[in-house]
Amino acid sequence: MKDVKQETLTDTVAFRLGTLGAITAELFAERLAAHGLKPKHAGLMALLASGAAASQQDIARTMRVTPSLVVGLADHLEELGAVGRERDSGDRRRQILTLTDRGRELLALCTATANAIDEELTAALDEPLRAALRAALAELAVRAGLPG
Amino acid sequence: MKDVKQETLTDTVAFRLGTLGAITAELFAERLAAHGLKPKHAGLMALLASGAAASQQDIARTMRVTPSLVVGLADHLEELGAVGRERDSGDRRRQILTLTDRGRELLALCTATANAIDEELTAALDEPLRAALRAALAELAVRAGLPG
DNA sequence: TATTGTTATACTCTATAACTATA
DNA sequence: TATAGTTATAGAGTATAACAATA
Repeated sequence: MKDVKQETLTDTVAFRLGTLGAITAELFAERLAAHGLKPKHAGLMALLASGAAASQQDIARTMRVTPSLVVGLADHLEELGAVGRERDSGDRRRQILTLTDRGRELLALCTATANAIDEELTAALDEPLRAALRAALAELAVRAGLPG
Repeated sequence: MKDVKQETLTDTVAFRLGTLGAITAELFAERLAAHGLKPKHAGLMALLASGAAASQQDIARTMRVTPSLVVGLADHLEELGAVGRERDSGDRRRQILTLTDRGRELLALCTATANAIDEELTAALDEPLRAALRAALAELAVRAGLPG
């Protein structure tokens, strides 16, 4: 049972990840909009919470976006009072972003939103299959070098 | 073991589908570019092959894009000789798109590309987990009303 | 009037390149 | 010179709105 080639494009993992990912991301974005946030804002806050990145360059690399994009994300989160920006005393070119209490609140909201989507999305799966899906996605994320 | 709330955003199915979907779609796009195609062209051809849609309005609805976007996709595929456009004799407002032999060749190329990505992507998964991932994504696709 | 396909336009997201301040 | 952050600009992808042909 190895090398199971899918005969149709739509049956491949690659195609389904792409389409389901787009639909899910859009749904996530719609629900976050009520809180003035977009998925990338949530991802950035999650990154800060995990301690995996702190300076804007670190964040850009980990999120796989350009540093210039991080500027706008951080600006917005700062306006919301979700993050603080502090110059690194050791290297004054760097800015260290830190999550505020408000940021932790907003991140918890984002996580709750994602959990709600999970439940709706996987309602049709029985528990073993749901657990397998989580495990498989977690392994793919690790292999892709994604944080979390 | 019900209602397993993920404590971190990055551990949710929703967030992982979004990020992995984006990465996979980008990889798919890069490899299709060699053949002058983008993922949406591949999706459109797959739709025609499945017989799930034929007119541009049908295609737009099934692909969840606006009809005006289908115009450009069909234009490009027609230029490549991958699809033919014929006015519906019963309703001359409609245009029925049909896959040509060249279109079937190109679709096979796209499918092979997606299969190759599947193998690379799921190389770290053992066979039962890989099968579970396929089954879970298939079920999610059905629930989301996706074709295939 | 309503619908199909089309065109023109605008919007969103993101990257690239040039700039500044620090190193 | 090289790097961190910023700003200005450009490109890709897509939607919305207005239009022509047909129903």
